[in-house]
Amino acid sequence: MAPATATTMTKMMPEAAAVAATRKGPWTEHEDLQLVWFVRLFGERRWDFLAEVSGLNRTGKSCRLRWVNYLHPGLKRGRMTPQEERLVLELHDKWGNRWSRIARKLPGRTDNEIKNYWRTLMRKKAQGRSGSVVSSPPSSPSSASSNVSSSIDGSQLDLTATKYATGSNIPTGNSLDLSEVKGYTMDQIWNEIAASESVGDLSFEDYKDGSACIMGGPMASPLWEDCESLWRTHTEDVRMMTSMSDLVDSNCKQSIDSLEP
DNA sequence: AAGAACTTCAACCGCCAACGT
DNA sequence: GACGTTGGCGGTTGAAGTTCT
Repeated sequence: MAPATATTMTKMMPEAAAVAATRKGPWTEHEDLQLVWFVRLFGERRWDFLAEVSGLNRTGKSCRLRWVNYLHPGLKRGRMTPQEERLVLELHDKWGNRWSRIARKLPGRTDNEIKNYWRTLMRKKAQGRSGSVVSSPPSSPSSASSNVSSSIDGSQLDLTATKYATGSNIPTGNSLDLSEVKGYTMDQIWNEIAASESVGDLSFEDYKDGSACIMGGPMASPLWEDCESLWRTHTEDVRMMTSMSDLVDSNCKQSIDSLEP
């Protein structure tokens, strides 16, 4: 169900919306935009509330995960650098599967990303392909012929990393494709949001580059301070914010429309 | 060209700790 | 102290993309 529909449902028949099945599966670019808007407004906390008022029909957990693993402006995209790979190995040696702890030592990388990397590495190891991604290249070129192998060979790594770095996502991941299919990237989405910014004093660029919202820390937004008291009157707040979600919804639509080729 | 095999990674689930009431 | 809620964490799954045959 599209978020707009969910929003409308919440307004028209709250009971039905309440019992409607929570949406699962891949996020649409529209949902992404909507989530970004609401995180922008309220900061990275109270995810259940945020999920409710945004009309996304997602769980708070799902919203948080999407934000942390994909939408957060501080995230790096693309393959890990050899330095990062080495660090992951070192830290895993030290701490074991404490992915979030390891992730804190790699700015811009998520625990999920590191976990996936490690899992891939271990699978390759189990198959006897490469003892260590960092210490030795794949034993058999044919077995690692994929351009996304774990080899530290610079040219192979650059092939994907540079594409991500330039904002031209390669179509590999599920959600990455959602924007790729449509012909625009998350960078473009962020730019569009910045361009259409009309709420609050904080520049969206400030937020995007992390100066207004440090990764892993609370959002130091003046707007948040203003809204702090609102959290305590949850029910009324939901009612008020639900109407706001309509406004955001139309803003999101405009952003998407302006991105259409 | 087509299908199989492989790889990547987003997203879900369950558990648990922290916090508030 | 008991209980409920929220959010964080680690494990796992499956869809989609890529490469191989």
